[in-house]
Amino acid sequence: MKAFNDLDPLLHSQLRLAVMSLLMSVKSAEFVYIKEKTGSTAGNLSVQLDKLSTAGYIEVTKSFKGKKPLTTCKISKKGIEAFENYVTSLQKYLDT
Amino acid sequence: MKAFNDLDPLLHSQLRLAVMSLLMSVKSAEFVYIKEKTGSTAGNLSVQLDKLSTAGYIEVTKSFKGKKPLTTCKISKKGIEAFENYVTSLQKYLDT
DNA sequence: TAAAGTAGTTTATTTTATAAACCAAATTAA
DNA sequence: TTAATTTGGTTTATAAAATAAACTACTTTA
Repeated sequence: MKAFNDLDPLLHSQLRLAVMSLLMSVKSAEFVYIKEKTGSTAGNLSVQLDKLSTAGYIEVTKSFKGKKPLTTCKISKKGIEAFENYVTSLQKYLDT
Repeated sequence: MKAFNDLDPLLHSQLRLAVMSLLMSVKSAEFVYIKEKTGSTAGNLSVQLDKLSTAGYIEVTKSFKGKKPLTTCKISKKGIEAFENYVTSLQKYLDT
């Protein structure tokens, strides 16, 4: 019988899931790029990136592009595993 | 390019999603059955069923089984559509 | 040099999810 | 028989999350 396994609450958030999905498909991505692709506000994105970073799901690097600040994000091994695990769990909810 | 469509917030909740998933695969289900299958507490389930009912995603019928109260739930046409739409949107997050 | 834009962060507010407490009736145990 | 426990829930309170609004620091443009 189908079991409703717990869904990683860190990934079960629209914006964080979008960010992780995006980062799954690229080597790394800049703050502004992620913001545009996900359609989020900067404030919300900043908070959610922090959470993903604190959880060790992504690595965030702060540097400069010319004179402007540049925040670059990259999914970690732990993040990839968490994402894949989340997908597997969620599939059981979706397959009816 | 992949678009991160908005996910129906009513369905993007672990318990409500489990309930809807369950109701997608049966004609109807009783409160206690849903509670057991989803592993939720009665209080939480009661609240979430109310929300799904208020949204018109499920129909809730209150009656009696012998002398005990019996709450029966059934997914509605609107609920089926919402679920299918949610699944479609979410697939785009998951396929990386 | 003043206004507007960029790239964010921080803080406050609203919304959610969840847990705890409660209720009414039925059942079981002393 | 009456006191405790269980059943099937609902209501209320609390904790956690998401989001928006306000702010910072610096840069570019008019």
